[in-house]
Amino acid sequence: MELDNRKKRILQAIVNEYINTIEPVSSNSIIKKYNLDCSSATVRNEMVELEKRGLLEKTHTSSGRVPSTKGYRFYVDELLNDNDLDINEIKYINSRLQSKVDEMEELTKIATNTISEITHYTTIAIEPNTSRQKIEEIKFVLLGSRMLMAIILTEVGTIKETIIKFDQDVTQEQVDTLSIMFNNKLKGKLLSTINMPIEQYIVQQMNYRLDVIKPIIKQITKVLNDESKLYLKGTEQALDNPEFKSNEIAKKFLGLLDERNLIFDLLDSDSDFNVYIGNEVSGLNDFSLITFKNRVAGKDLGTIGIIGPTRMDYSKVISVLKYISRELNKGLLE
Amino acid sequence: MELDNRKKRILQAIVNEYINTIEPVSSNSIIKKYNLDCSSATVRNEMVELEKRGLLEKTHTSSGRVPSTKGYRFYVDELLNDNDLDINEIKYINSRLQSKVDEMEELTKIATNTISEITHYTTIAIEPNTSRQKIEEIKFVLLGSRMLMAIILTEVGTIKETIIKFDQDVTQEQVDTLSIMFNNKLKGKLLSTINMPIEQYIVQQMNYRLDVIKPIIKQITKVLNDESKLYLKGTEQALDNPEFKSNEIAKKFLGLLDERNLIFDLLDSDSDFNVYIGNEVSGLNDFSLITFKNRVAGKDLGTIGIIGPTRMDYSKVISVLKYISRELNKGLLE
DNA sequence: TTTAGCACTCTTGCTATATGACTGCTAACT
DNA sequence: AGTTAGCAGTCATATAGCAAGAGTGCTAAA
Repeated sequence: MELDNRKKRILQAIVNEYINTIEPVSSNSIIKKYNLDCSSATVRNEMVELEKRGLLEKTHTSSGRVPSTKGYRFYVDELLNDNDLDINEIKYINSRLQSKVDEMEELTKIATNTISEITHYTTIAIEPNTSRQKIEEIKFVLLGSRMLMAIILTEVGTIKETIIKFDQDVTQEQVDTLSIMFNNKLKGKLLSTINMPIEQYIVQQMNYRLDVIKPIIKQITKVLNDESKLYLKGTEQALDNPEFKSNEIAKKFLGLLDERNLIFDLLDSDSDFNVYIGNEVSGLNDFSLITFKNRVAGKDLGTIGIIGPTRMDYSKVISVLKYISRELNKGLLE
Repeated sequence: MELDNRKKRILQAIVNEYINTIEPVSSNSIIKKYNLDCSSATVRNEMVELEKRGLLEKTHTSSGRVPSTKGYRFYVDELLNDNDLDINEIKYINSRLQSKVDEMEELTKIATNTISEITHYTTIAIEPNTSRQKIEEIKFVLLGSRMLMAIILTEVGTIKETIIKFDQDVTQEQVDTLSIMFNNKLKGKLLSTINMPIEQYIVQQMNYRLDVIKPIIKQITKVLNDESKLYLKGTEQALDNPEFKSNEIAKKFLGLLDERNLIFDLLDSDSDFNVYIGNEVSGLNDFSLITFKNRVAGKDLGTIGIIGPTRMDYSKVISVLKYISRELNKGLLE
């Protein structure tokens, strides 16, 4: 979509103003504030034009204008200032990210919390999708006589473990054999490889009892297909945003957070950076989701996403995300 | 507190009525409905008496009565019907509890979900407090050259595991030695025993390098002191309850759920069954919490709690809890 | 192409008023 | 003595009407 310069400035002014005030924006209110150098009548004429193109909407005949989804989209793609951080915010972020941590997970939590604190929106972190990772090794540890712990190490260093229970006693020799079998077959393979065909292979090759193999495969596939762990921060805080004064919308929001599948699908994308605005995605409705790959010193730690109302402060949020993303990837840990 | 029969009936009527309508209860509205066999004037006279004793409150001079915390307490202790389930509810609960499950945890989740569905309140399950359990065995598994997984088995069969990272390589021999050391020292001890003194003991006894022991102890104590895992269901559903029309109260509620410490403290009690009503407990404010020990076939799986507004339907909730608790303990798994 | 001016629309806040739901009290009744 | 009818008084709630104000769209002039 092509817009002349003045239209762009007016659209930008309206989105900014609406984000700050959450009230329909009138032609008069923005001319001085955004130095538009024309009269309110001119702004009004431009507004009808912008409305015709679907970038603005009205709540009633004599009301001011509100950005439409398409309007936000244009704003995010073309008009955004993605360096909208003041010195105090930068200082705060830095101080938080420099906390001493033992594990990467800790750092992810800190980043998530920090984002939620600065933006006042709900922030979600998920681990990388394991099924795309390759298996480095599987270890089996006998616990008592009828329980086995399987520990799966991937090439990127993720560790998954699960407990397997048997109806009958299992010996250490059996476990050793199992270990050799599984590792022979699975080393270097994708985690998603672990499924039923292996069962047959092992039974064939080793003439091993099916009732021992079955629970192992079952449990391992279960763990791998489990939803990734999820860390969520700022639900309560999000309710401070004025759109949640209506209990209806608050419920919708909590429903969205509960409905994990949609969020997982959206977060689990390959691209580094994504903005989903309102009804662009069915199910997201009145909310927007911004995601970025959580990479610390080059290592993929999953994805972090921020959910807020469609009228969220995109400039601020995207600025915060880009800054934090960059800082994390610099490798503060090293 | 002693109350004559009629006062009891009137209090019961008021609590029931208020729970159902969430509106101040007038003298006139209950006489026919609860067959009180007297006039509204008489009921009014009794009401002033009940108010004097602190069991009822008024919202303004000419309003109906609302139960006070003390009123709810009396109701719960003396007037409650704890067998308030209809045949369909019982059928539904049974069908849910008879689901096939591989693990006890699964059953806890099902029970939690079922409670939330039937009562429409938020339900929380926590695992038993591990620090009171005795250690059966500790296993160490070397993962790569600088990582160790410690697996702690307790006498009741709980399994906790944690990953320990080192700055330098660790050999299998070292791990074997560690294993012997830790098991010698800790077998049969309470999990809470694992803390700093052991560090000194091991260094002394085995002349073992402190920089190897330290991270192990640190990580193990961390895992043991970690909040127990928590399973929470029905937050969104809870917001259906009319008191949450006010966004203020909804925020308070979500704040309460976020403030895990209070809930953990209340859930982590020794008694089988507890009812905490509103401001009886500081911090609980406008909400009530009902807890019961989650025992499946005699085995302690932690505690389950239901949180709702003070005017929650105690009869229903307590009936559901008692029934489910009894069914679980019967040992459906066997 | 821009802008001043004006009629028209719609929201918002305020006030006044009527209505109805309670209670508490008094006096009569059983 | 306990119970009840009746009534005055209190308070919340709903409604209507009105005035003010904020915006827009349109027209005509600059």
